Amino acid sequence: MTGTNPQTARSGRGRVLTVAKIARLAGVSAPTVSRVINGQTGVALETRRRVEAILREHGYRRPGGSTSVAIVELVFHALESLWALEIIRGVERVAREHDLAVVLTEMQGRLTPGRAWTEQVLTRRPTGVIAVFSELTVAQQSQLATRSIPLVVLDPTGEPLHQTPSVGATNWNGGLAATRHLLDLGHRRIAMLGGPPEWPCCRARLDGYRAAMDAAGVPVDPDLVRISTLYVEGGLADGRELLALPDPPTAIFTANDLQALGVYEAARLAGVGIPDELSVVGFDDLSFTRWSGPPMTTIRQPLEQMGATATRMIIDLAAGQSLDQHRVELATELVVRESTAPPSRG
Amino acid sequence: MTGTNPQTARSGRGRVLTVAKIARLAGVSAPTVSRVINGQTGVALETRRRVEAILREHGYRRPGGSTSVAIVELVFHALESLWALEIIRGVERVAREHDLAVVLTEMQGRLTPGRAWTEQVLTRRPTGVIAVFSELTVAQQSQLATRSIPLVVLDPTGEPLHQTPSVGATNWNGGLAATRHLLDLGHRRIAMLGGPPEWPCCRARLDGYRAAMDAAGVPVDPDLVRISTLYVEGGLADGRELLALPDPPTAIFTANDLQALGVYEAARLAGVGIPDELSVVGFDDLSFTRWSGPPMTTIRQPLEQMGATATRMIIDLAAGQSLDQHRVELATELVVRESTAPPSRG
DNA sequence: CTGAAAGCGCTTACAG
DNA sequence: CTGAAAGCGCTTACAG
Repeated sequence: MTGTNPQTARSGRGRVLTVAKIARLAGVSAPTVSRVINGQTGVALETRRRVEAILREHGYRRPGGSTSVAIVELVFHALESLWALEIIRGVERVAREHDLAVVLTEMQGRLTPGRAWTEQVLTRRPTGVIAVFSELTVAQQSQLATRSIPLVVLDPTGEPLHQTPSVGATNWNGGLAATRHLLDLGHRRIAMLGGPPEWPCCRARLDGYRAAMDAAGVPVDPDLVRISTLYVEGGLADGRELLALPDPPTAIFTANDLQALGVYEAARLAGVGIPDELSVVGFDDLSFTRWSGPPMTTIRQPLEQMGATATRMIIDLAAGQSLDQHRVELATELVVRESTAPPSRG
Repeated sequence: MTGTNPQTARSGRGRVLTVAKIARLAGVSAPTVSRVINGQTGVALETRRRVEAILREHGYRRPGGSTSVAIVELVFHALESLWALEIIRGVERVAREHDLAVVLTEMQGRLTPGRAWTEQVLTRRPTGVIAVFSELTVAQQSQLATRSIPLVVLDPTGEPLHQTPSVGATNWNGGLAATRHLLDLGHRRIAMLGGPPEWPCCRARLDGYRAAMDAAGVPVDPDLVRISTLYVEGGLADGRELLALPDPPTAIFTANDLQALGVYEAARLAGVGIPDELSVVGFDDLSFTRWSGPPMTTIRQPLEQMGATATRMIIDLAAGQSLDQHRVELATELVVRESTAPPSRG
């Protein structure tokens, strides 16, 4: 009577992990371990810490749990543009190849998921969590860690977290390439429409712009560097102000394609022709850029592959493998279309 | 010592379902039920049948398993445009309000999910399934029905199925409104760029166009009605051919916004100005239409609400309620922007 | 093919 | 805060 219950938690090697064994390892009783696993109160902080460490170390999982329903959680701050859809596609593709179900959540613009989300995720016991353009609280991170649910962040918004594995694009290189392209065309009054610089991806694009300008020996006019929102409206508003300057820019590099579309509209309203009187470079290469009037020069971000990469990292981590690198940056690429040309004046 | 194990399977009402109870109901012992549940051999066919019937009837679920994970399955033929994203948002919003997890699957362009999908869905035992722009086989439908998993189709592609609840928009009205708008502006040579007419939503838009033309007493020139693909490339190719006709149209109504974007590009390449020389009306009102050059007149389809409605139908059906109506069509609306104007000639 | 008995893993009052 | 004891749900040899 071996009593091997198929619902029983197993570690990677097939060694059966039970609450009793964890208890023995931690030097406590089974009920105490049970309480820790279920997040109940009435356990001394010190004891809880010790038990959690052992749980994590041995990769304990509840019996049954995710055995039949293997899930990867995908959390977005917002589902607003094709940017999100490309990432979803990449995640879904790799997940499907590994028989993982993708559970999608939107946080309605907030950058940190709420308590309700955390509770539900802990109930669902996913194989892993991918957080896009967001940040988990330290408490949320440790709750996942306790249950050995790996977390990967795509385009992290917080302080570059060295512990949390993350995926992004070579944003700095992208900013550099976009600006150098404009410089090579002969532009000198090049404006940068940035996103909120507290977000590393936006900051890196801005820094790439500055680096290219410095390298070319072109001083950056502070009036031409503006922080805007990452939406069409932001590009429209700030684009109008830039074009209304006494000495307006001959080129504008924006932090994303939506902003660039806003600049298009600002130029249209101001009667400024693209690319004859104004060059515009976007960032992302969302599909509509190919069909905008005129087709947009932009920095391609491999969003689908970023989603796919994040998912593969989750799968590797869940299998107990260590990652080659905790921070993966996929290459950006300059895509030259018809919104950039040599300056007509200056 | 109630021994209420959180891993215990529960029916909807909270009544605890155990192997022992199923055994009592089936008039067999618990080990026999256990063997049936785990698909082991050594159970008489007759007994197995009886036990399976009881299990299904009472909705027995393995402990732990998917019990606590309430899921709604969302299947797309493809995740390609903002069209999909809007629907996802609507589904996700209502699902979140009801503590349901949204599991997203893409079928890479196929209109019927494969065997692997079916197996996984049956394993996940979702609260319901929403199929977008697709069709389930009769076998798949009955597999869901057997497990009382409700199915709702959004924009069905097959024969209008009277048994399967579905959600759509008032496509015929939309086609009528778009065409009437162009007629009211004075256009007579109005082209229609349709999608594949075997898809009811496309067929209805085309029929709405014809109805408006007939009502206005304007004969439809067969050369001006073309069936195209629902992508930018389709609108570009067919738009170019329309504009190359000896007697080209003064207005084009397209089956969706992507096609209309293709027509924009065709006009740009042909040096035809919008709206001065050509009026264009799209369909969907995806967000980029507001920012296309010029901003697009289009028929708004409430995609977010369609997703939300489908999800509410699933929730009602899963709760055992009957639906008010099995086919819901949400209203479309003409949004007039700057791509339409009176014809310059004719 | 079937069930009574044994036993495993987990959790829950309860005592200290 | 902690653990010994009780007990639930499930499964597995074993007997018939």
